[in-house]
Amino acid sequence: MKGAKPALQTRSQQTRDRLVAALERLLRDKAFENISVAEIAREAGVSVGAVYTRFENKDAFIPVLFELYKARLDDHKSEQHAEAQSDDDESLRGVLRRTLRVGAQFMAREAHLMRAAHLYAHTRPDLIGDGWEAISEAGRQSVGALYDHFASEITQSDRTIAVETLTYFLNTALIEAGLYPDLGPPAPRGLSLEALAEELADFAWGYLTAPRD
Amino acid sequence: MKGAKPALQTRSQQTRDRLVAALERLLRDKAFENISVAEIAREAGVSVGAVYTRFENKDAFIPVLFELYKARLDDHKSEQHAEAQSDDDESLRGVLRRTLRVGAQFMAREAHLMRAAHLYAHTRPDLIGDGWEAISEAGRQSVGALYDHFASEITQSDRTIAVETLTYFLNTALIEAGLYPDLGPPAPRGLSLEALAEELADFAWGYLTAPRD
Amino acid sequence: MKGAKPALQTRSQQTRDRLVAALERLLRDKAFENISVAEIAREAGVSVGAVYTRFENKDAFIPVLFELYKARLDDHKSEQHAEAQSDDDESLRGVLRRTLRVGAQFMAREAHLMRAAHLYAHTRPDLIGDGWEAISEAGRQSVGALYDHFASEITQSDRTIAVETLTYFLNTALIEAGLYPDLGPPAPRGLSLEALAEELADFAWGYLTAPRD
Amino acid sequence: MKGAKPALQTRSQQTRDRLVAALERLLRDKAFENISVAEIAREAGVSVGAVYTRFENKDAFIPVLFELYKARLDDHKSEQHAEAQSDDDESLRGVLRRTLRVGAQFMAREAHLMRAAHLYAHTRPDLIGDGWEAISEAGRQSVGALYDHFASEITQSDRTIAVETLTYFLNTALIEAGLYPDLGPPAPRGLSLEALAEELADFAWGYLTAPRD
DNA sequence: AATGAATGAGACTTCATTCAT
DNA sequence: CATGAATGAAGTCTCATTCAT
Repeated sequence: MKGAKPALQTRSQQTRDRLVAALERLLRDKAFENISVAEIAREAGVSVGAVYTRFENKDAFIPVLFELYKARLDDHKSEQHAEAQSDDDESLRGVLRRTLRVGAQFMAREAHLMRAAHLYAHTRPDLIGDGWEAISEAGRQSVGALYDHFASEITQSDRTIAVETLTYFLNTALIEAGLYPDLGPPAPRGLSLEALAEELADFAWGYLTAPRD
Repeated sequence: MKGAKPALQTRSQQTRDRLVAALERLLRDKAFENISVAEIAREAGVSVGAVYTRFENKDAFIPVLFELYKARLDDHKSEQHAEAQSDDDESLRGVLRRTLRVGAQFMAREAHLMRAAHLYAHTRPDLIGDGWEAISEAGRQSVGALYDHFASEITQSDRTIAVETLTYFLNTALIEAGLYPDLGPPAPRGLSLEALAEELADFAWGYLTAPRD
Repeated sequence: MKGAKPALQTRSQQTRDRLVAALERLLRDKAFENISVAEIAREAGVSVGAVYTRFENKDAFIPVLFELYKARLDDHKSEQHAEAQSDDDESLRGVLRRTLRVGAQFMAREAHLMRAAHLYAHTRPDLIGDGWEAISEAGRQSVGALYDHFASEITQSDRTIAVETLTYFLNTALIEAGLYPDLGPPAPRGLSLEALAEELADFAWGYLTAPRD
Repeated sequence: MKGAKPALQTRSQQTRDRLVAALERLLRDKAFENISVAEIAREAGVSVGAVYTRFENKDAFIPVLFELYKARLDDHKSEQHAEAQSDDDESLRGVLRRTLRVGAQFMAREAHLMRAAHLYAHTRPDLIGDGWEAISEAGRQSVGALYDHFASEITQSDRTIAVETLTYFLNTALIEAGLYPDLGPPAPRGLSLEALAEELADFAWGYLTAPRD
């Protein structure tokens, strides 16, 4: 965790938590660049100086946000698991639909964090390190498992390509619609995010099961 | 074109063009917010004041960038048309593949403009006006025509939903991979942008032609 | 007239007149410092460059405004003369009242010019030259004549002091109330400018005719 | 006090005092609009940023100047009181003379503050609030008391009008001569400010005691 | 002469960061 | 450690003036 300073005392840890919570609150309203350090401090109810005893500089918040994002993602996975009736008697199409549906819910809830995580993963990869890669790899694993579980049903025979493409699809399909809800095109007209999610699930299903020649 | 001032003289048109060209050049390296007005002026070889003779303020560049983006998009469509062998003897799958392939090329070339257009369409819709909506609508039209042309082949029977979803998909499928080339996940590993494009075409094809019960 | 360039052609004279008229119009709304050269040009319907062929720089407008003010003052004097029934059969008190009453009317009408003339007479005496002095001297002459005409009635025996003080009084008594109508204290409450003028006339009358010991 | 920020530390109070003192010094030489924030900071020996730690923006200095002016005015009143031999055995004429004399001294000393206070009371009433009104009201009270104390001597029978007019007169009579010392007409020639003050006192005295018919 | 685009100094303001208390 | 005042670089924008057409 670059730039974040170790918290040796309980009080420090409290300050740190307050700051992160404050920042997360502010992120729902505006982008990180438009939030000043003073603003974060005020929202957290601490002084500006206190920020710099916990964080080397403003950029040091970014990895923390990323961690937070990852934590929420883990919570999300448990949730997804919970919704699954039983891993075995579910169809491929059902799993895909559930995956995208729950993904849509996650986005609606954590859009502010995803926005930040996405943006900085792209623009400041130095700050994120390989955290992004770890998330991706986990995704690949899951998708690989899915592929293997439904291998008999799947017509797409190159496993590597299928896994890679499907992972990409599941990770990105809803970004535009989810991250900027009610904000203009290319958001689909007349479809709720959930409805869109279900349709997109069929994209993946069609891809995996289309008859090949 | 909000905030852009009329250019009555040849010279002023030149200055304007230089400024826009300079900005476009700079956008390949960094985001609009991180480019100062002085920087644009320097790159264009004019004074800071000259910027404000042509543009009401810094924000007034944004609609212009959007126009530029639209113009490039039009060029792109001609190109796509040119690549089509003959509209009639092409399969649905072929059309989808070509569409995504050419889209990928476009993105690779105009990523800097798309980045800006996307970002500000989301964060400053007031500056873009309904330009975005126009682009989307044109997309819907094309997709609608495609649907009708291949109606017999398509199993997805709700035309409205199909068109809406497919439009969304075509507009966004490549954004992550295309806008931030070589920048971290969720970019697929081991697949070129073009290869990814071809695979994603099969997502759309699978969706449209999957056997229904 | 410092800084004003000679107008050799009819067209130039026209341009000049338009500029001055435009400036006078703008002065009713805001102070000279807050009016840009471009604004004057626009209001006059000429180009910025044209301003600089008629005026050496922005400051060169000030003497012209002053001239305009003097011209209006002359008009005012004729008016005052016209209102006098007949110079001879009027009482001292009547003359003073009329003087202040007409002065108040003048101010209500030409406040914008007086504001400018006053301000720059104070802050930029270099630009006004001795124009102010000329106005004052004319005032002294009139007041001197008044003193002589009503000498028998006047108890204030030092003519020099009386003339100097009365001139000062007549020139300044209404400035605060007149130049910034309806703008806060020290404007008197409940008295119209005209009513105040009449009362102040009695200040002068009392001064001149008070019984001395 | 609009725009002024609370000073929680001794140091910040010091900075604030330095800034105000610096501004007051600069005001003796030029008008507020012609003094830049950087100039104030330099004169005060602090950084530009420090100005904005104490004041929301440049305009926020104006109410402070006004407060300063009011404070000086209070000092002045004590002074006036001190100069009074004994409130009872003084004549009306004597009180008026003393009032104007001490007023003239005050102006000579605090002209720079009065200039600013006057100017902004007129042009930016929003910044001054009702501070000006308070000053005026205090003036009315004093003048009212004066009227009542010398009621038997005064021939001007409408108390309201007399008080209102006299207040206006006392507040403005010396402004022109006092605020812009040695600056051009309409300043009286050959009379010192103090001499002028004494004469003007007789204007008021004549007004109040002139025989009525 | 007129036009209006170009110039560039300078104004106000913000804000990440440092540091005395 | 916490506080919040101080720092100063950098950003956006204005505007009197110049100058090519």
